[in-house]
Amino acid sequence: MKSSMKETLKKEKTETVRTAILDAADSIIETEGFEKISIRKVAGMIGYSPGNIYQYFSDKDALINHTIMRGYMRLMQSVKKGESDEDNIPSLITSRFLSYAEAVFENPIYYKAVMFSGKETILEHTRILDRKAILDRPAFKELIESIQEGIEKKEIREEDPVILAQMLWSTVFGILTRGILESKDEASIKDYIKCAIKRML
Amino acid sequence: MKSSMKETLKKEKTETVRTAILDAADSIIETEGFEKISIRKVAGMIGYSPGNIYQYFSDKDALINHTIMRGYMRLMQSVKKGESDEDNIPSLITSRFLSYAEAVFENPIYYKAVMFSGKETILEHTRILDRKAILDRPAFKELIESIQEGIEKKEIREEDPVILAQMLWSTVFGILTRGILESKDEASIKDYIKCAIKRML
Amino acid sequence: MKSSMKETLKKEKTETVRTAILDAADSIIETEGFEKISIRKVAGMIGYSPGNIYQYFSDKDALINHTIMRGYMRLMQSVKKGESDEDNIPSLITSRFLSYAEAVFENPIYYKAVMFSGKETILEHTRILDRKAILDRPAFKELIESIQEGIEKKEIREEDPVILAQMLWSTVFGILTRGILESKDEASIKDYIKCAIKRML
Amino acid sequence: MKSSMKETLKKEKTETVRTAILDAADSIIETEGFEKISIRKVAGMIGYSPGNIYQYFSDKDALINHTIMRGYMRLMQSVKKGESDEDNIPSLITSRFLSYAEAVFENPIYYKAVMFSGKETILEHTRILDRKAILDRPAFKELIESIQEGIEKKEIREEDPVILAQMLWSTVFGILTRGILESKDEASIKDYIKCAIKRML
DNA sequence: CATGAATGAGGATTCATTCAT
DNA sequence: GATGAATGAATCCTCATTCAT
Repeated sequence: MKSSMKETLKKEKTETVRTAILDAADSIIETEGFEKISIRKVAGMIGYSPGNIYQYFSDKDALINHTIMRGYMRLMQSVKKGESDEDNIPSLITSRFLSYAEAVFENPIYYKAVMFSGKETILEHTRILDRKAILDRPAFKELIESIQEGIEKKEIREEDPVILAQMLWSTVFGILTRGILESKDEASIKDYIKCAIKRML
Repeated sequence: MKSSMKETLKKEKTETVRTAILDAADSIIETEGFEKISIRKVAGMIGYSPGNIYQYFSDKDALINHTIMRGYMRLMQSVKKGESDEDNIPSLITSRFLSYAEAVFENPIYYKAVMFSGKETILEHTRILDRKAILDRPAFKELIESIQEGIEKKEIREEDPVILAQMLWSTVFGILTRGILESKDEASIKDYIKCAIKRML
Repeated sequence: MKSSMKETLKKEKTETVRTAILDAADSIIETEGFEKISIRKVAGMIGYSPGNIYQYFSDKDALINHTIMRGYMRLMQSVKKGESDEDNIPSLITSRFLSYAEAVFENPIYYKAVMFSGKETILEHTRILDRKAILDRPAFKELIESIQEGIEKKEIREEDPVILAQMLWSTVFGILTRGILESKDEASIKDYIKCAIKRML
Repeated sequence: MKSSMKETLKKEKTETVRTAILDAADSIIETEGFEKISIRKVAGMIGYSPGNIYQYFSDKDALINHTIMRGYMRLMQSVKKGESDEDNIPSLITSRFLSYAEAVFENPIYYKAVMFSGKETILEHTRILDRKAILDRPAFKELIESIQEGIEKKEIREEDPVILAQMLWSTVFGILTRGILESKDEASIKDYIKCAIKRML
């Protein structure tokens, strides 16, 4: 009993420190950019010695991957919030992508980092054009189902729903990415997205 | 006469070395990735001392920009080859984008490098969502004109031609980028592009 | 108990290394001159890797400033020794400056380094012609008081004591500096100082 | 005849280039500071290649020495202008030193460079405390003669004229040097000099 | 006289990582 | 768990100088 409590406490502390480390990495990313992360800076920021970071992350790479993934998760969570109840399917799909866009504009750096990454660990979560991979992801599954429904209701022009879903994601990805890189404002990007989806459905 | 020949030879030699440097940079980009270019490595590769690189490029940045731009030019040149004479506008546009895609798949790394870059020097050539900027670029102007014509001929649904052009580019950019990142094969990417353009026009 | 001892030991070791670094810097200054200090050389001298120096000094500048200031402190400490009890004020002042001169001749290089430096960090300690700054420095305050007393006792010709103090310091500085630069011997320099002070008071 | 004319022309051109080089060095000194002179920068400034500088100066050191000496000469020449006809010797001496001070404040960087230099080539012209050396220099000889005259006329207190001259120079050197290093304004420095000379004579 | 390429050394700094303590 | 010293390699860049042309 006692020892398990101890263990629990230990784990909690460990988790706290890990979080602190990731937070520090975050703040570096936001102020200095992504490739400027360094173990030393992270350590300094939380008042730890460089060596000690290796107690929590095996590697600089591990640390970076975790940071990116956390950012990705945050992004995904803020997407969910934007549930809406539109009466027709195209509006529903559009509103979901817009809510996604909003989330992206809250964390553009992470979006870039995640979506531009070619690392296998991250690609697992970001593949769009892989038929098998996307069926495991809830957001994609929902989209595909909506499309199916839309096609049945004749609100969407005929198409393989999976492929249409992939094209929509790619298009939105394309617009968002260009928007971020070219420093466009959120409003106009959302207009492009709305328009593109409308024409595509 | 003689001296002018000499000068020419000199210039040629200089150009040869510059090319060698850029080639070395290229090969680093291809094997290790973009941000791993270093003056030392480049110099080492062509058997020069690091300092000497500065005789040919003022800066690491200059070197990188040149490398990227050279890749971009190569890409653009291979696009031109794909001229075609389709009978209707949508087919014409599609065939042009497909020829673009082919060129991209010959130099995927540069496409990524160029299109993911946030550097102002490069953005000048890559902006999609900036109304003013794109009107300076021939490829864009042609596309816009084609769209206009297509709309007049009722082959394309009504839309602001500039915006439609932007959406097309963004979409194709999105598909190509995901295709490259996710290591998809050229054929299937071209299918996505065909399909996406068809639905969008 | 044990751990505090350990800590003490560690700190001592750290201090030892810092000292070694400063000593190395010193020796470079003495053999090659002031501006020839380099992190690499210092590190090489004590058998360390260059990077490790940054564990002890944040900067090349920091290292140099510390080196200079250590020399300055050494100089100042050797001055204090020369306390004397002369019966009249001019003699007292002269004897103090002579003791100062002796100290300078023990560390001429540092005197030059310190007194020729335009760095703000160092100027803080070396300003002569700044009314406010000098009132913070004990040596100056003592001199000014002595002058005041001397004037009251008619042993010194009337003058603003602060200005007279500044002129004395500047004069002595001038003679010492020229003496060092021109490699004159201590004795003759002291003669010049004695004579100059006598005429000035 | 012809060949001698050619030679003359050649020499003139050579001299022009040398001057251009020195001018470039000057401008670097003034904008970036003394130790930032580099052959490359100088060459670039006058549109020559680095290697070509060695046609005109054997060495970087030679170039620097020449630059310094030219600055020194300029300084000395602007001193001469300040001839004045005061009625008593102390005023005459003071006015000469003040005119010297004015010249120094026109070229503080050179004054510093020249007067802080320990190089033998330069010391030849700057020694103050060497009895033999100074008797070769006109400025010093004039001063000594004036002092002699002043002492005879009882306008100056008894002293070995050479030593008094040396003390005056050292004092003025000290005040000027501190003034430059501490960024004091010309007016107040001149006040100090006036005052110091008055008390010393 | 002039060029400009080339070297080789050196400049400061930063970093991931290891390891004894 | 945590420290901080240490390494060794890497980063970009600058420079004086030489030398074939």
